[in-house]
Amino acid sequence: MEKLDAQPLYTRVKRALAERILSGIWAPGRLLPNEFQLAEEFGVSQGTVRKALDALAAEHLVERHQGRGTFVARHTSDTVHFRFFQLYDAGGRIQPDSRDVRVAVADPSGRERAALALAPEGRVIRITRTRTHEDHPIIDEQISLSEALFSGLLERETIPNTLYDLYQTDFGITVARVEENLRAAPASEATARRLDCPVGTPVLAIERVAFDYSGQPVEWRVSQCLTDSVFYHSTLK
Amino acid sequence: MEKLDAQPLYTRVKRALAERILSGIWAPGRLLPNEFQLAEEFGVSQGTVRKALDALAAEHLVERHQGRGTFVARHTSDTVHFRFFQLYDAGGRIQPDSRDVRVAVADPSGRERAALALAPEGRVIRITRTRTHEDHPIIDEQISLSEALFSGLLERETIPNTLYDLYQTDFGITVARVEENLRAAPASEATARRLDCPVGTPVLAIERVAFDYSGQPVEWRVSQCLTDSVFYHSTLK
DNA sequence: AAGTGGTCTAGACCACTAC
DNA sequence: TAGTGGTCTAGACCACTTT
Repeated sequence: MEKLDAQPLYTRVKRALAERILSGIWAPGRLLPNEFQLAEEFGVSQGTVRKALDALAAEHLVERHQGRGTFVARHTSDTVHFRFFQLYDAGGRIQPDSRDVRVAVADPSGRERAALALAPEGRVIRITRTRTHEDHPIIDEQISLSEALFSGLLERETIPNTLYDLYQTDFGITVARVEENLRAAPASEATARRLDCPVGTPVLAIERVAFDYSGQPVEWRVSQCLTDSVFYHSTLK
Repeated sequence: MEKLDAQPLYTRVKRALAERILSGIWAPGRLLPNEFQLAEEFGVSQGTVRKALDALAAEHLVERHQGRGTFVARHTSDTVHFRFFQLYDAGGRIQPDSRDVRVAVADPSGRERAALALAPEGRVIRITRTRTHEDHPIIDEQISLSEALFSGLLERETIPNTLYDLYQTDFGITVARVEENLRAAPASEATARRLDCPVGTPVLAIERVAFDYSGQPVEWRVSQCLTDSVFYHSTLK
């Protein structure tokens, strides 16, 4: 390892490993060399490699399994749902279905341009769908993606319920963090039609921006939710 | 250290230290013995003590400062506000003021009894107040506390804006975790009166239960928020 | 039985804070 | 200058998984 970086050794090892993962040299699911092999490669002790790997595991970049090894983290619909989906009913996290899915390309609105940090000539892919829980419509959802990052999405015949594993598998984009802003708002005419409720009904408006590991915004999503039978849950520690 | 507990050494050290802090033997703000002194006391190595202290720091039970030492964590209005308050405006986290504060003792409702896990004969202290931001009422707040835990609160002349540092300082109760459930709802007649808005206006209803380190619920709070100029922010990683 | 990550030790040196 | 936590090493042994 080169020195004089004024940062701890394990930080430099961590960054070197993160680079291999984020660049795709090590693909999701891949087994990493063991701690001693990495220690030898970087010219540090095994304890230093361990600290770097533990930090990467805390950021969900790798998964460690005693007796098996350390693997590049792979997004599955379950793990993503558990990390990033916060709507519950009395029985726990809900798994809504989708209907009336539409996909289209459009020139971005000002908010889309800002949220996705689009280039001046960039266009967006918009996915709109109504999500149902126990056959009742509860979420009116609009998702905006940069066309530059997700070209090819339009040609798909079907859009799965959970998108983030698709982003990783088909587009090489791994969501690392989401920021959500919540407000109460009256249902618009369009939302009321899709949710089969009166115009003006209070809905929970969730604005979400999803970021990849480099901090670049990759998805903007607005969900209008009826909260008669579900609620948004948050734990603060 | 006694053995045969089938748990790692550092876990046992951590629990022993946590017990001293939670029981009050080591009060908030107190300087702990250094790592080598603790290692000698427990008959383990310094590295094991370090791992225990790092885990306690991650749970906000202690604070570590290079060159100064390790201290029992002390709640201040700032740290608590930063950890547990999620309402923002365009400029960042807001710090609402309070008005029309009322404190009273009452027999608990069924929901209060359930949320606070009250004993059959237990009563509650209710604090109601209207919270303002830039002189506009934005939150209609009701807080319920077990009278058994907070006796003496009624005699106070004033109730501060941030309560959790008061809980720790005056009642020995440290909030470790809060769980919040959010819904959109129409403003009730009472809420509309206090927030100076029409009945039925969509408000963000935040139901919060706060827990201490042992997992016991210590506070139940319902906030009805107008979200014209503020929003609830959540980051998921 | 072989290989992996998890725990634990003993000791060295560095970076920061206080006196 | 003394004392603290932070980093790093080298090595031992344990617990778990796979073959």
